[in-house]
Parts: sequence; structure tokens; C-alpha cells
Amino acid sequence: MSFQTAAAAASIKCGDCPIRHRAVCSRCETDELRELDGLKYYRTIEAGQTIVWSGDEMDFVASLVSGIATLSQTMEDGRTQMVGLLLPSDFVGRPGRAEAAYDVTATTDVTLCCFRKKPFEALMMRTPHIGQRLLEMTLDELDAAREWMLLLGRKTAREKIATLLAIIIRRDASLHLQADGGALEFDLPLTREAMADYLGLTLETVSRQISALKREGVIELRGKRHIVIPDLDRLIEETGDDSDGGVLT
Amino acid sequence: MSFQTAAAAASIKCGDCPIRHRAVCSRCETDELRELDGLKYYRTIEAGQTIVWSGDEMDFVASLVSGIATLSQTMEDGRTQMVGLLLPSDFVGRPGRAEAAYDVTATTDVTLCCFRKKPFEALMMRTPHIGQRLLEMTLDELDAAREWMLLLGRKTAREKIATLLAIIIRRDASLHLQADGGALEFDLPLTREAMADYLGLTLETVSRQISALKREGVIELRGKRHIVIPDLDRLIEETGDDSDGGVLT
DNA sequence: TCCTGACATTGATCCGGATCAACTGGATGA
DNA sequence: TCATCCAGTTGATCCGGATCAATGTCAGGA
Repeated sequence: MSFQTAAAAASIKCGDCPIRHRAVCSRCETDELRELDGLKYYRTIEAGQTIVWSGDEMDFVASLVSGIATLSQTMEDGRTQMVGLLLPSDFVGRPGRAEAAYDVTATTDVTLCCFRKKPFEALMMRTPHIGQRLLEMTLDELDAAREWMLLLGRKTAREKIATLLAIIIRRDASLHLQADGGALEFDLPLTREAMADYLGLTLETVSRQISALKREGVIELRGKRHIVIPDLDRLIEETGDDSDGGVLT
Repeated sequence: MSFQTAAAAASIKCGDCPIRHRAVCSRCETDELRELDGLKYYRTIEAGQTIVWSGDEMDFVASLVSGIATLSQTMEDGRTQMVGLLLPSDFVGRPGRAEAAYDVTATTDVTLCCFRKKPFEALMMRTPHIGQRLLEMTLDELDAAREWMLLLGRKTAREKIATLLAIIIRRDASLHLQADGGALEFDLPLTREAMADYLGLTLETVSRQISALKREGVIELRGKRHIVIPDLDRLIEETGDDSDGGVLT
């Protein structure tokens, strides 16, 4: 499994942003980032606040600069399902669509680097590489969504938890620190309830399964959120995925 | 809810194909379809055959001309989850990716209109509209996948069945005929097992829920596959979705 | 210092869907 | 005409995760 992540590759910057704007491909970034610099503005959102509601008019697209946000859908009776997890450098919004299709909620304090949609779309038209890059990113998200469908439809609660931990580790290298002896540790960026909404479980089941993994030594807990993985391979075995990394790679 | 579908809009043809190639946008189709005509070849696959296996080298992309195919993922122990349903005019394959990420299986006899990947990609580079159209199609698929995540994570077995029926009705107008009195009928293009793999259920549960819907008059069965919907609104109520169509629209 | 409220854990019980198993009804073909 | 073979149905039972409820933990504030 490869732990090369967007955050790890964040060496190329746009103005003040500490992240790389992935909507801009590396081949064209020098020129286009200069143009983007003129368009952008920053927006900060507190933990717990909803950034946009499904159905809202959305006149901007954005890159997530810092913090963590979620995409979710809610049924009339309140059942909710998270459909995406946004980490720094991820893209929010959709050129060519006026209304938000999902609720976007900040789970930690969040900074967005926003671009008004109209000029961004114009830039996209002038710059085929950006559209191409967006297509690549969308295809990656589609793969991730389908991977998640397998998880939701066919995995057990224990496998779901292990998979979520593996995905968090893989996607955000900045969250974890490689300790000595191969152990890996990081802070969970989600509450038990948010994890449950992501995994299609209840928060009690999430809590019980985390306790079970702890009891069996697959993970260690320091406090409620800080997780230590003594043996990553052991965790990966619990995910139910191909042990060689397979689709996770 | 809108029942305008791809099949209903299939008036614009490419050579012999009775479908519209949706990867080509309507603005540019005259010129580019002429070019595509030179590239394409047909391929037929029997019901039950797998067209490509996950991991296979794939040197073509294609439009589905007739029949029905599925995209699915399988875990080592055999648990499988369908992640996509391909109907006529849908696009198969991925420019810029060498290996298939999913198993593609024909559930009925299938005809593909294939394009070798290299020349198709070259055409894409010359023709920004095609890339744009592909981005739109991919975004639509992403929305469908996320809709499906809500279904897999949070809906009951009964809601899942009702939703699948509603989606089949919505997506392929050619499958159903509006009978007199507002009733709607069509043949199910999937076995109970395929439905189960799509919905994250077992085939027994699918069968039981279909029987229950029949018993309660939400649907009628003529034979095992032919379904009559006496009252579409009644069915939609069972899906758990917003009654105004909501995200299904 | 204690109170409060948010988050998390744990226990007891319930239930929806899985599992195991028997059976039915067509279609196919010897 | 009858054996065979699926796809589908139905029944009995089981079990994983949901639900309901009580308790624990800890940070922040009066």
C-alpha cells in the first residue's frame, strides 16, 4: 500500500495557501496559479458549522486549505449518510452546477480558499489542463465512492472500522507520525457519531468495535481520539481487502 | 420526477449504432461522430459472460449499444457488490487508465461499440467538448454512486427494492410501456441474485420483499420477471426518498 | 470546587435480514 | 413423457447490529 498522499506532495503553493490546489495540474500550474491568485478569497468556518446545505445556491468553488469537512445526505426522517470526507487540498463544488447536491459540514475549524464560479469556469475554458485535471480528480472520487459502496453493502462492522482507520492513515499523512518501532499514531478527526454516519452504523456499534479492536491489541487508545497502530499489517488484515493493498493503492 | 432518459433522447445516431454516443456532446456531434465512425468496431457478448475482469489490460473504450451489463467488485471470500448498472448508451472504460478497475459482466446479450483507446484519447485531446462531456458524465455517475451509498448505508430492504425499481423505470424508458390507466409495466433486466448484489442483500431477502410488495398491491407480478406498477406514486413513497422526486430528479 | 454538557462506553434486549433448507414451477432436452 | 436444471419462493432459525438505557470521562465555566 502506498502512503504517498496529497498532503505529502504539498510542496507547490499558490500564493499564501499552504496547500497545493489539485484542480490545477502540475504541467500548467505556474501560469494558471498566477491567474487564480487574482480570483481567490479566503473563508473560515468554525467546527460544527455547515458550510453549504444541499440545495443552496453555490456561486463558488474552493480548495480546502486546513481542517476537515464532510459531505453528507439526509433523509426526511433524519437518517444520514456521509458520502465524502474532505481533507486539505481537496476540491469543493462543481463547475457547471448551480446548486449544492450535499450538505458540507466542518468537523473541525476549516479554512477554504474560494474562487467565484464564473471566473473559475472561464479560466477552465481557456485552460484545457484544468478540465482534464478535474476529470482525473472526479474519476478518483468515483473510484473512492465505489470502494465505499463495497464497504457499505458487504463489510462487517469490524471490517468497516478497520477500513476507515486505514483510509484515514492513507489519505492524510499529516495526521499521523511514524513513531519508533514501526508504530503509527494519529488523532481521529471524527467523532464516533460522524464515523457511524460514514460507515452506515450506529455510534454504539462504532464504540463497541473500537473497544474490541483495542482489547485484541490491533489498536491502542490514548484518550478517546488518539490512536496508536502497533502493526499496520495487522490492521489491514482486518479490513477484508486484499492484503497487498489492492484497491487501496 | 422526470422520466426523460438517455434512451428517449436517442434520436442522434452515429453510423449504424441505434444509440446516441453520449461521450460526444450535441454541440460537436456532427463532425466528431464522422471521425468516430472511422475508429469504431462492434463486439457482441453473450448473456452471463464477463466482458473484462478487474485488473485486465483494457485497450478500448466503448458505448453500450444494446443489452445490459453490470460493474462489480468481489472480495477474496466471494462477497460481491455491484457498483454500476450499464444500460444502452452508457459509456464503458476510462481514458487515461490502462487497467479495468471492476468486473464488467453482461447480464443479457450485449453489443458494444468499441473505440481503440489510443485514437480515442487523441480525438479527445483535439476536441475539448468530448472531455467536457466526459466530465459531465463522470459527475453524474458520481452523484449516482453517492445516492447509492445512502441506499446501502441507511435504507431498509423494502426501501432498497422500491428504489431499485424506481431507478430502473427512470433510467430506461425503453424497458417499460405506459399502459392504459396510468399503469406502467416492464421486464426486470436482473435476476434476484443480481438485484441482491446491487442492493447489498441476499437473494432470499430480495424475493421476500418483492413478495411483500406484491401482497400489498404496490406491484403486480406476471411471471417472475414482468412487473406491473399500478401506481407509481405509491411505489415512490416506498423508496424513502423525498416524494417530490428530490435527488432522483 | 462543583456543575454542566458533550462525547464516549457498556449493558440488556430486540429485530431485520442472513443463513440453512425444503420445495415449486417452468424451460430444455434426451 | 419424464428427468434435469435453474431461478425463484417460502419456512425455520440464527445472529449481528440496532435500540433503549444507564454510566463514565473530561473540559470549560460559574
